[in-house]
Amino acid sequence: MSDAPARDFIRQIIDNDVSSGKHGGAVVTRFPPEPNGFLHIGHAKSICLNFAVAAEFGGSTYLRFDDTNPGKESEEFVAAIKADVRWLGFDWQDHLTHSSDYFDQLYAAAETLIGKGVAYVDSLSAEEIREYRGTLTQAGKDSPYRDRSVEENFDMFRRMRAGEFADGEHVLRAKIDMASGNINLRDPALYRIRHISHQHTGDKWCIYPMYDFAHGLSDAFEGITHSLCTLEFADHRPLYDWLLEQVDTPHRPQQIEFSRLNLAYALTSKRKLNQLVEEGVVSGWDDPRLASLAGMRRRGYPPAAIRDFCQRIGVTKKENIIEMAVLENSIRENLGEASERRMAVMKPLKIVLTNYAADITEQLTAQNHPGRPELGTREVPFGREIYVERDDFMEDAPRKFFRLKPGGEVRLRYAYIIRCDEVIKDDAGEVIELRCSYDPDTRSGTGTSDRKVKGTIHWVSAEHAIAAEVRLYDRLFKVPDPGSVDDVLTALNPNSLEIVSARIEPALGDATGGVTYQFERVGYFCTDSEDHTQGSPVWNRIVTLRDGWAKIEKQALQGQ
RNA sequence: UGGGGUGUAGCCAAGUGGUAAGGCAGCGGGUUUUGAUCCCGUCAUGCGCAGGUUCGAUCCCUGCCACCCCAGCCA
Repeated sequence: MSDAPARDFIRQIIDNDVSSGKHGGAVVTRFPPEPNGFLHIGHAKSICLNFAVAAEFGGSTYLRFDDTNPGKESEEFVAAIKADVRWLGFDWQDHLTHSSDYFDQLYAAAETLIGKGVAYVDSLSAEEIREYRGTLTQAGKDSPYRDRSVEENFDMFRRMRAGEFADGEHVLRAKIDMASGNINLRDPALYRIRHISHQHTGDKWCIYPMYDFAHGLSDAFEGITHSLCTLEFADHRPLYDWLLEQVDTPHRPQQIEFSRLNLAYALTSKRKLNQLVEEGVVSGWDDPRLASLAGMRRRGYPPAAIRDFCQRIGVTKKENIIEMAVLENSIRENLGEASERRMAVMKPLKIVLTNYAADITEQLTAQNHPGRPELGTREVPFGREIYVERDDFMEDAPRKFFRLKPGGEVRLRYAYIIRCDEVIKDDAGEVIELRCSYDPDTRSGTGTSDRKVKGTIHWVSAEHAIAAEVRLYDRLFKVPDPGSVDDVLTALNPNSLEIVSARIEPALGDATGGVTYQFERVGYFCTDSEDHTQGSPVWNRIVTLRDGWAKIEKQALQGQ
């Protein structure tokens, strides 16, 4: 048989529904964001789940904006969310809707409920309603308005709609059970008065439906078969089902809850994310350090890697905190395959090759991708003066340090073996230059010597390299769960951004947005979508390469 | 003292009566002109705890414990 991956519990439910012919075998899902903020990695899990599941079963997915609370919501967010979903790689085709598309039907459903005597207009104040609701352990009590006649409820509700009352004066409530252990069933509010114009329906309405009322019915109107949401809505399911039953919708979607994604060292709380943006802690919603989709896009995370990540983490009902390493693994795997290699030096240290002619520039051949020869080669200029990484030189190096040290030899990637003859320092004792000699017989590919050295380092030609600003990002927070810290500002990692003046090889001079590169031995990079120009290049580090040396250093430290 | 949900390795996650998949991380080794990649090996006598049923229990039963969510006219 097949060795298909194990199916998560949602797919198992759908398997059964399809084979039993429920919903006529159809599968229709929806992703229902409220347009009041930007999407983040947590939403990506839901988007991937909803779109992938429907696609697997030949169904379709709605992108439905849950815009039932004007004032908190805006078109700006609608546009941003659409761009994010599209970027993630999903296509809702013509299934773009808004809860507000159904305001007429929703209103009619409310009247149906009133007519059946299972909804009433309450005239208690918000505070009174809260008091009447009871507590987690104490039953609530009935509102004195609970037994208004059907006629009076119709009259009141119509006058609410007509704008005869001020905000908060009345509210439409379902008549269920004020003593229920499930607080959502203690006569939940269905409609409230809001004299605010709506981004879509303008001033047509001054009453707006609540989430619980609008959501399930919208699902029913759209023919959603499986309404997938996060765990905190499990308590709402009895209400969801009650509403469909009472309105007697011809179509009955099924709500299924799964656990939301928590990513270690990342923030997925809309409120706190907003705080960082508004207080200027980050540059905006698209700050590359944020786990927002806009931030990850600007950072250079490939959407395919995010999709892969969402698939790897699975779907269950268990609370979880996924380690950043899982995401980084998906990113490196994608980028390692896709990205051409280049050389760039983050923190340049000058080297003069004392036995190399000053007026010569050699063109050396470098592979664009050692693992994919079909990607060809490029020429890299080489001369007497080059830059190497400061970290690739150590004056007092441990034995296992296979890079440059006084008197030591190292291979320059795609070039020659050099030996460090002299270390030049400034008055402060800082190393500012190395004098080295190269071995002409060791040129890559054509070398007549088959001499081997332990280490290979990257470099750029001092004369030809391009100066570039490179932004080295690290995790934004120093604690695994910034979402649970009262003041997120205290959890910030002070080193989440380091800006360096790098030197990059000339082949990178005409790099354009959207193309990722591996800077050999350093990491994966792309140009910044906002600030990069050819005249003054700005690059973002997407993710580092895995660092085996860091591990060795760590072990050495522990061994001491 | 209410209602709902969840407990399988450091982090995820299959398995749900026949003797613990897989991924990430870690550890050990090999290849390597990227200390990357790649390759090989290793990593739960154990499935929240305690009883019970059974030839046999992560799975069934009973009791307990821990953690998460719910008292918006937010979603």
